This record gives sequence, structure tokens and C-alpha cells, in this order.
Amino acid sequence: MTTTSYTPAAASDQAMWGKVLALHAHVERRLTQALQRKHGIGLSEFRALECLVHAKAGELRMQELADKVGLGQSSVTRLVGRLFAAGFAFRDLCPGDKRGVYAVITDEGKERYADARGTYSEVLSAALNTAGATPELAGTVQALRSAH
Amino acid sequence: MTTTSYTPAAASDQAMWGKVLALHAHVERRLTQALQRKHGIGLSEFRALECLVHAKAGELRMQELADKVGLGQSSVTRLVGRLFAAGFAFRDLCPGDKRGVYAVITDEGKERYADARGTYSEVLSAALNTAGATPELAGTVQALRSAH
DNA sequence: ACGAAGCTTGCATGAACATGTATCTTGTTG
DNA sequence: CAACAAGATACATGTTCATGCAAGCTTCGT
Repeated sequence: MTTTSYTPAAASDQAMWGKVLALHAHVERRLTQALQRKHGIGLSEFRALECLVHAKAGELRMQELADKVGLGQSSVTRLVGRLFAAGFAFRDLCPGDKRGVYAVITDEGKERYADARGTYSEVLSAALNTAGATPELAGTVQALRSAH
Repeated sequence: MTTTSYTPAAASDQAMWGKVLALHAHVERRLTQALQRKHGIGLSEFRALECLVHAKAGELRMQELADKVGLGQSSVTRLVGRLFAAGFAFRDLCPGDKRGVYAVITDEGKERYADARGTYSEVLSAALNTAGATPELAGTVQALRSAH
């Protein structure tokens, strides 16, 4: 009838997604502020460093990094540019394919990540706790945590 | 228990939040593209219209709107400016408090919202389904839907 | 009670920044 | 050479932070 014939869970999906959005906004805002204030880096930078630290040899192709941090390809070009400007990473040519570029983390980048990691973890759990303490989001947080 | 010195659930919180981020990025991207392509409005505009439609008299104070859509105060000033430029809303002075401003939805705004509402609902459910079909996110989506 | 000083609140504006889309450059491959 | 792939760049948008301004509120001296 409507565009698709019949979408049974659409209404509850919408209510559910509204809570996810509220939770996401709440948590991400706190993480952003804490990382910026205590360590001088943004959330995308932190997550990129995290990916690089855990990657083999501390390096990733640009497109791989884009997928892992959930950004577009061009955003990652500039993100790595920022990491380079801050001394946390550099670009390296891919030996086999001269089109390819590796983003490589530096020792300084590893240190900054190690510094910020604790903050991230603490603030994340704290933000989830405060969100879970509100009646509106309690069920959502609990469901996510139970599911692991 | 120990919120500060020792956070037992921190590690799993981090893993869990990574999945929420992936899900959020996936779904929001699809919603953004669908609304922009089919109805020529952004996600924030759609959500603002939704808040206004459901608000008493179709009007909200700027700060109320900011809270509901999860944006900062200045972002909402500009968001309502865009809605005004598109003919979907206008500003009205608050009678009691001359500092206050109401954002009021227009008939045209209500129509555009009614048009886009179906798209939003369908794309949301579809995006949740595709995400839930991946082994990585299946558990997360299921947990959220069960919790409703 | 009056009223002015000082703080707070609600919104607007300008500059900086991050992101997405489209396009361009360069390199690879058939 | 044609077709395609990986990144870089140009441009337009949207978001935030810091700031500014105007209106309400509070307090205190007279």
C-alpha cells in the first residue's frame, strides 16, 4: 500500500532508534570533551590511533582505516594529515602498489594513545552509567550491556 | 560499585560501544542519503520537523528543540534559520519572556514532514535489518529490538 | 518601596573545523 | 590505450566554540 507493502516493526524501531540517538549524543559528547580537554586530541584522532596501535606493524592502508573509523575516504586523508601535523603518524608508500599509502603510527602517537586510553575507558563507562541512571535510557543501556 | 579507581566493566563497555558506533554510522548514513535524495532535507531538519509536529501548537522554544534533537544551542539557531529559509518554520516571540523565541512549524513544513516520514521509517528498519544480518552486529541489533 | 549594579539566561553571530560529494591525478592492469 | 583503482583536492555543508547582546532576576543601599 504504502511504498513497501507492510513494515511491522517500523514504529518500535523508530522509538528504539530515538533512544540510541540520545545515548550516542550523550556519550560521544562527553568523550569528545574529555579527550580534548585532558589530552588535546579529538575523538576521530583517538580512534584512528587505536586502530593503528592494534594493527600489524602499526600501519594501515588509508581505505582500511576509513572503514574502521567509520569515515569516508577523503575525511581520512585529512585525519591522517592532522595526525602527521601533530607528530602522531606519517605516510609511507606501499612498496608493491605505488598508489597505495600506509598510515603509520609513531612512537609519540603510541604514547599519546596510551595516555588517553584510560580517560576514554573511564569516561565511556561513566557516561553509560549516567545515561543508564535516567529512566528513559536505562533499558537501552542495560540491553546493550547484557548483550555484551 | 567502584566508579573511579577500578572499573570492572570498562573493557566490555568499550567493545560494546564500538558496535554501537558502527551501527550508528551505518544507519545514520543511510537515513541521511535517503532523506536528502528523496525529499531534499537533512536529517537534523527532519528531526526538528518531527519534534515541532508533535509539540503543542507546533511550536517549541529554541532550547527545548536543542535538547530534543541533541544539538547545541547555536546549531539550533542555524537549523531553524534553514527551516525558515525553506519555508518550513518561522520564529515567533515568546509573549511572557522577551528573550525567548519560539520555532513554529508551517503548513508547508508539516507537509514535507508527512512526505518524508514514510521514507525515514522504511529506511531505518531496512538499515537495521542489513546491520542485523552481519555477524558482527546481529547481537547488538537484536538486543536493542528486544529491549524496545 | 525604589532602583541601580551585577549576575544569569536565551538567542544570534563570526571564525574555525570536520565531514561528505564530486572531481582530479597518478598508477595499475588487461 | 582503455578501464579501473587509490588517494588527494575543491567545494559546499553543518557543527561547534567563543563571544556579544538584550532581557530577566537578585540583592542591597537608600
